[in-house]
Amino acid sequence: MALPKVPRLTARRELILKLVIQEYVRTALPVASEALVQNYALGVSSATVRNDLAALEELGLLSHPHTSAGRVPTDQGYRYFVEHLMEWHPLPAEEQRMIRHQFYQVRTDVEEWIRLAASALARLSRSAAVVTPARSLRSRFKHLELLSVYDTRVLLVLIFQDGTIRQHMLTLSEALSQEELSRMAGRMNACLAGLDASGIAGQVREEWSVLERQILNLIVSTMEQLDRWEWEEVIRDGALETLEQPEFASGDQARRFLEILEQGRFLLEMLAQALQRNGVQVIIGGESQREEMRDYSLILSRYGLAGRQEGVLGVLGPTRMPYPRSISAVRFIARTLSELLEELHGEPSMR
Amino acid sequence: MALPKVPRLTARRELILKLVIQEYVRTALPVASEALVQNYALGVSSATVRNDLAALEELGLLSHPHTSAGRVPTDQGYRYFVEHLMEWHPLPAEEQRMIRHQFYQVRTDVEEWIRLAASALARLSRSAAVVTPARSLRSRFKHLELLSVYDTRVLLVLIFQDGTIRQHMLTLSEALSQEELSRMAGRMNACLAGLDASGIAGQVREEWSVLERQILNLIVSTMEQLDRWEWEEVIRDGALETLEQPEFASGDQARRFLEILEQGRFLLEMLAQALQRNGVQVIIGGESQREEMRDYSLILSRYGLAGRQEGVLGVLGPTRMPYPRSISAVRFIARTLSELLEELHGEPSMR
DNA sequence: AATTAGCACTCTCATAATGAGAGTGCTAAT
DNA sequence: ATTAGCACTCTCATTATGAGAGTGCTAATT
Repeated sequence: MALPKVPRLTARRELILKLVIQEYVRTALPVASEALVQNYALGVSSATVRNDLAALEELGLLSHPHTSAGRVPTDQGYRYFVEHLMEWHPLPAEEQRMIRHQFYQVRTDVEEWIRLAASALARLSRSAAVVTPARSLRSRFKHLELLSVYDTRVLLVLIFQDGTIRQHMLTLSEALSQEELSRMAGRMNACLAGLDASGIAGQVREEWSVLERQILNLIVSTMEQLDRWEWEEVIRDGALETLEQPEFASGDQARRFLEILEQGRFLLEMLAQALQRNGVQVIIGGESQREEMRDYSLILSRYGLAGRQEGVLGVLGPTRMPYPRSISAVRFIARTLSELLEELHGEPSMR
Repeated sequence: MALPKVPRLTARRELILKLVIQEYVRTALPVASEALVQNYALGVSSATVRNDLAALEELGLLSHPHTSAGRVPTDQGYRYFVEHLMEWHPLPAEEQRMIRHQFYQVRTDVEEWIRLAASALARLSRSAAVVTPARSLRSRFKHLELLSVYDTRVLLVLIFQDGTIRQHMLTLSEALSQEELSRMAGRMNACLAGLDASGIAGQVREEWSVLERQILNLIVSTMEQLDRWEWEEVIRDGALETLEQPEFASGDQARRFLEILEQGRFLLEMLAQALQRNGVQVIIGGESQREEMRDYSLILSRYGLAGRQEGVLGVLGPTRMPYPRSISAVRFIARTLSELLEELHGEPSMR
């Protein structure tokens, strides 16, 4: 972001940075110069490595918990790694096959897709996963149903073109038979099919009965709520496993993480933002300028059918996360979900 | 449970037990004899209180973290408190009014009821709340809808008598028009209304087309799944606030608590059990014989219309919880939800 | 100019020692 | 049955201590 641009490093320093990150991500322990020369055939002595480590620290890519500890990557260090050093490995074919098979097994249950996506994403990335349902930017009415429940109680079921379903319980001023309700529903369906919120609002005219106008208003407010993208039903998974990481040894840190994941507004804002962008986005620690995000990273991608039916998914974990793995996982699940939606609507999917 | 029955105590010892519990619940600190005589006009010296404390410990109602610490209630101590000493205060009228008003505001949105119930319960009890939707013991078919999506893709919407809605995406072998689909749905609705799973299974006969039989089978398996009461959508709230309690200072303890709340089978078993019983149940710490529950208590109640539409709700928190408050809260929310359901179906509600 | 050996220096962490304070349990008196 | 008095025990915070880890610097080497 507004950070000083780091110039390209020499090959050896890049290698050392990469190794420090690799080791640190694996062990959660500061990495010492001696440990690097012992574990990897660097061809130079630990003193030389120390000089390089000092230089990398000078550039702001590494830091020092205290004088006599090894090095730890900074946000900028991770950023450099993600931009320049990451080895690209897509998920193993076997793993891809397995996950596609799981989606195939729930192919009729669209609701289940996002749950499965969250679960797979959490397992693949070993971080907490977040998935929103895929919805259209502007919802369009598809169908309504009026079902008599008891006396004056009527269940109104609203179905929209993106598959979203909402239900409301109405209380009528006088009881109507199911036949009358069905006729009313039929009349309304004939007029409203394919309209958006403002289209339906424009329909609220004299020709409708009081009850029908009441229903129209309820539909309009439901659609307006949907179009506000309030993500009522963001699916999360993998929080518990993530809390096993050593960074969450204190209850306080665990709580702060869960706050971001489960109730903060920040995550929702980021999801909304990610909806506007192409490709996989990586936000590392404090880059988001949010104090509470300082120790966490977020990897997001939108998915779906451009303009028609879109959602966002991603993972949240400590900055010390396996970026290559997480990024591949987010990309793969986003593509898989997009393809599933494409099959549903016969349109080219995103990306 | 299988614990030795504790005989009734003298009045002063009951008072002292009650005060120890009160103080301990409030402060989370072991309670000393001196502290009791200072804060409450007991009319006796700390030495006498010490004798009583020792006696209560002898009976297994209190315990001692170490030689020179104050007393802490045991599970049995809390049990005695709940059975004999609890002062009964229903929720303040003002609080009741406010919560009823919140329910009134979402009166048309039945889905929202359980979310609101969980949120209110968590706030009232200051523990984590759990609410299952109210469902009938045996689901009955109400209505289905077949909506053409694209080419051979058809959205099947299933609505059951208890208001449960499920959707499936079908792929036909050849495209059908919406008119044909609607006629098919109409035929099926006419035959299936009010049937249970086995009733519909009995309908799978020659007179239906291949597609129709395929749909019938899907309905049957959906209903069988519902009737297995797998509580796919248990609503939880208040976990984060509960984690602020001092018992969750370490990440490990926080994780253990969340495991019980969010993913363990134990809680679901207890919910299923609570569905069979009347009134509010209180399970304190190790009483459940489950090692992982040793430090937590569970307060549960079923709610709904007996036999017709039932659910379970309750709270989970550390054994050091405000039992009177939590029990009142569970009872009140259960009654409120039951009354709402009663209004919906015109039947006497439970309890 | 880059690399390296050598070494002093700094900081952490585990362990132990210490003493104040909290609270009990017991004894003997009321 | 109650209580004053007091010895006793255990915790907890504080301090001291030393080993170990790892660096950073200097001067020598290639």
